[in-house]
Amino acid sequence: MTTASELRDAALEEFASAGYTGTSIQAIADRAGVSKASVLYHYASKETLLDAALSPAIDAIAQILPGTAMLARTPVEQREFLEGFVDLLMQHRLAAQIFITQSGALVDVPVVARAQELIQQIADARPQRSVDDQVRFAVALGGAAYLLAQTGHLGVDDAPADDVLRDSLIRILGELLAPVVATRA
Amino acid sequence: MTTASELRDAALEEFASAGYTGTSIQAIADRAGVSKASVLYHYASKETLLDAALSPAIDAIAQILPGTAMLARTPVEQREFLEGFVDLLMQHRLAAQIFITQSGALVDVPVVARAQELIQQIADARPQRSVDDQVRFAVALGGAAYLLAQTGHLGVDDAPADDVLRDSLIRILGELLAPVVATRA
DNA sequence: TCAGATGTTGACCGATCGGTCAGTTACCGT
DNA sequence: ACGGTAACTGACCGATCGGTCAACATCTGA
Repeated sequence: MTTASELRDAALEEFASAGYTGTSIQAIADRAGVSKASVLYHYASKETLLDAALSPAIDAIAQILPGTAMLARTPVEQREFLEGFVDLLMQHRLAAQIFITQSGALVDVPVVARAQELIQQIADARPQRSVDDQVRFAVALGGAAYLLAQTGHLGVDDAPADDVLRDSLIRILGELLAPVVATRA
Repeated sequence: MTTASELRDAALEEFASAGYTGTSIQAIADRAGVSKASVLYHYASKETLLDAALSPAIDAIAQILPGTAMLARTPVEQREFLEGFVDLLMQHRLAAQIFITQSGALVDVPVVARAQELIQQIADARPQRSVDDQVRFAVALGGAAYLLAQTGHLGVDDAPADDVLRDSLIRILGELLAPVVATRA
């Protein structure tokens, strides 16, 4: 509604599609229909705007983090966690896309570094760290984020409805991560 | 050895770590220990350099493509294909990272568009296109590329040896994609 | 020995980058 | 009616971008 929020949304879309370094403040201004100077009136810098665009997703990750230990317990709890995690990814698709695809190039940006730490904490909450477990976890995380981010091309161009995709993704990630739980039992 | 190949390698590393738009020709020149003008002597433009850096990986994908139909046949053939595919990803880690993380932002670059078409062909070779199959395939592709690209952070910082990683990845991708084969039988 | 490629470079170009600033407009409580 | 503040903008800044070019070094085959 407000100009500030419109700019935040425009920045999110632009950063996700063209990349942070590939996005100019002018491009964000054009997308939101304001001047470049107006962008820098609402946000002190390009980096501040990135922070504002990603923060909601980071807060959501931080909220889900306490339930992370569930991954190590019963299948029922694992499913509950997975549902929340997939919902989070779907609600913050663009932010997730930015994290997954650009976190390496944006490590020096504080907000991205914080997101990396949170994901690291989720990873560390796993019961044991066998190579197989690491691979399962990384494939699940990267694969899910990639799938949701890239919906629209690379083999998924006839995009299924969100609820269908959600159910399928939860089920398949559940299968993929099941052994991580099973080794505990 | 040659300056041209050193520049190609330097560009590959720089594009992968900082992103194409986030990499300046000067940075590539510095990494290779030559002047910016020398870079543009060997490669007509920044885009030409990207093309040269990615082409070997694209050629490798094109070579593996005829065997793609194996994904739809017996488990043995599927495993053979998976081994080749994982080996390809590991041999062209940086190029794969660039494809997966920046293909969206670089669609207008011909060499990237060609890579997208090839991956699309692999995806289209699957026997049927149920949502589950699409999800399994996208998670496998994106997850594997993500895992290999990000080896070194995000939960896999104590990086396992390449051969161990290879075996684990082949096994787990095999499990993940098994139903895609099973529905055929 | 020397003419001609081949390689390399510093200086330079226009364009665009992120960011600053003075000035203008629009609104809002008194 | 009006003073103040929030919103917005065009013009401008230094820096860096991708790319060009003329000059210079190095090597090679005749």
